[in-house]
Amino acid sequence: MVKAVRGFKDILPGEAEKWCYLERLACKYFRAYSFQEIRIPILEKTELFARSIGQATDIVEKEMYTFLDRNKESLTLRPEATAGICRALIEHGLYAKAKVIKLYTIGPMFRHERPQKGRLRQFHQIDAEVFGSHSAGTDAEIILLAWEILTAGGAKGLRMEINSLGCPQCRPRFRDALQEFLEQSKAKLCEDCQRRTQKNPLRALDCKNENCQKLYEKAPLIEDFWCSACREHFLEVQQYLKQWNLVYEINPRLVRGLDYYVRTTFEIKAPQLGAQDTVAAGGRYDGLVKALGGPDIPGIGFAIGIERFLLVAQLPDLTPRLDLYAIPLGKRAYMTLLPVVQNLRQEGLMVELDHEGRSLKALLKQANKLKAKAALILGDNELDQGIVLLRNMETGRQKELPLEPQKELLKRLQQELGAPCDS
RNA sequence: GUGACCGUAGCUCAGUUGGUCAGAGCACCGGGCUGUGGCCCCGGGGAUCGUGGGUUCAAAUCCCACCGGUCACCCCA
Repeated sequence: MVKAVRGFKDILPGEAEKWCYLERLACKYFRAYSFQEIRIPILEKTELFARSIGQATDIVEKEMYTFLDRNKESLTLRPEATAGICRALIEHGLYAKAKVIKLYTIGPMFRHERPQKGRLRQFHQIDAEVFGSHSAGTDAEIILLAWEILTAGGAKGLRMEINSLGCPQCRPRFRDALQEFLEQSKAKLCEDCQRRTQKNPLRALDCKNENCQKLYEKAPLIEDFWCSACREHFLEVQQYLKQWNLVYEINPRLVRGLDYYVRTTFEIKAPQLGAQDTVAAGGRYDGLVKALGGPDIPGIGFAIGIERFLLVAQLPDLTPRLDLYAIPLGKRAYMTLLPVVQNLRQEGLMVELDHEGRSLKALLKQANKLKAKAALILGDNELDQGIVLLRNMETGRQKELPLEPQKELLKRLQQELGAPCDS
């Protein structure tokens, strides 16, 4: 039989409710922070990602779902959301609508990696971006927002790590110094770090090899290279985070896999997740919009991995409770119940109606399994008496309600069943 | 892309040195209770034992390949 593509997973009933819950939770926070939703395509021209994420990154070099369209144009399933949002911002001139634009989107991303815990080929992100602000206050606010969404989802054991990567004024000097350091200790480095020395020296810093980490204790630190503006900015961010009571650690080795990040960068980790422990990450990318052909406006954002969020989230019981199970015994009863059910559903009650003509016993069993609050039983006996039975499924007590007038019946039913669930 | 472990009903798993080994529990459907659920008892449907080769008189069981899963490397959300 045909199975789902490797690394692409179905989100089944029981699981989907959790997704819906977390997405709504995130939307609630975005609203509170005055973000607007944007929905962008999952397919973009390959060039967009090559130019934004960076040609030399792993994502672009070997992880993208890239193919030729029928007209021979190279297209790519988005591996992240920032590039597409920048594109839309520029293409529609959204930056002209206000000095500061705050956007969010939720949806699937695609990267061709070997699947493992917390890592799929189609995965989902809750993504936020702010354009037009250089202020350190914006950095702090974005970090706080990510943290609050995660903690509101009951995520436990989270750690916030922050760092500043410097800017185009100061980072090159650090890069050179680091590269020189790596060259000197080249013989002792692991294979990967030897490779990184040339290609992406910053990445060597978060190598997991113990020997390498030991060596890097003596490596130059970015903080010794920050220009005064970057130093000032980073201190200011921390000042605000403290005022918000956010507990964080400074990780001088924290770097990012995407080229466009500058200055503030952060990761929220949940160590209990194992190898893929970053639940959310983000940072500032001031030169990106310009590099993509837009005006020179700054940006900062983050992404939360929904699958990883779900692994650490503590959710309330989300199993749906049926308000009413309508049980018709015979065609005449069925016909009578149709408009009743229709009406109750229009009022927002969750109502199940049997179309299969199964036995009363079987249907009560079913109602019990679906955790119905009540069952509405109608058979020939009741029809002849002009009544219907409302059975409370918890107590087993039954009430006789007059069938006519229907308006009265509906009113009684709504009284008995209470207000519909909001969800 | 590399490595380790794994792959038997929808789910969780038994299956002894290859020889009634195609099983159990849960779930599902029905009956006991001809119109009253949750407990109990009984019965039923449902599996080309991941796929394809090979060894053998005989393979779920041994060998090879492929596919898939899990975890780790790598990378990252």
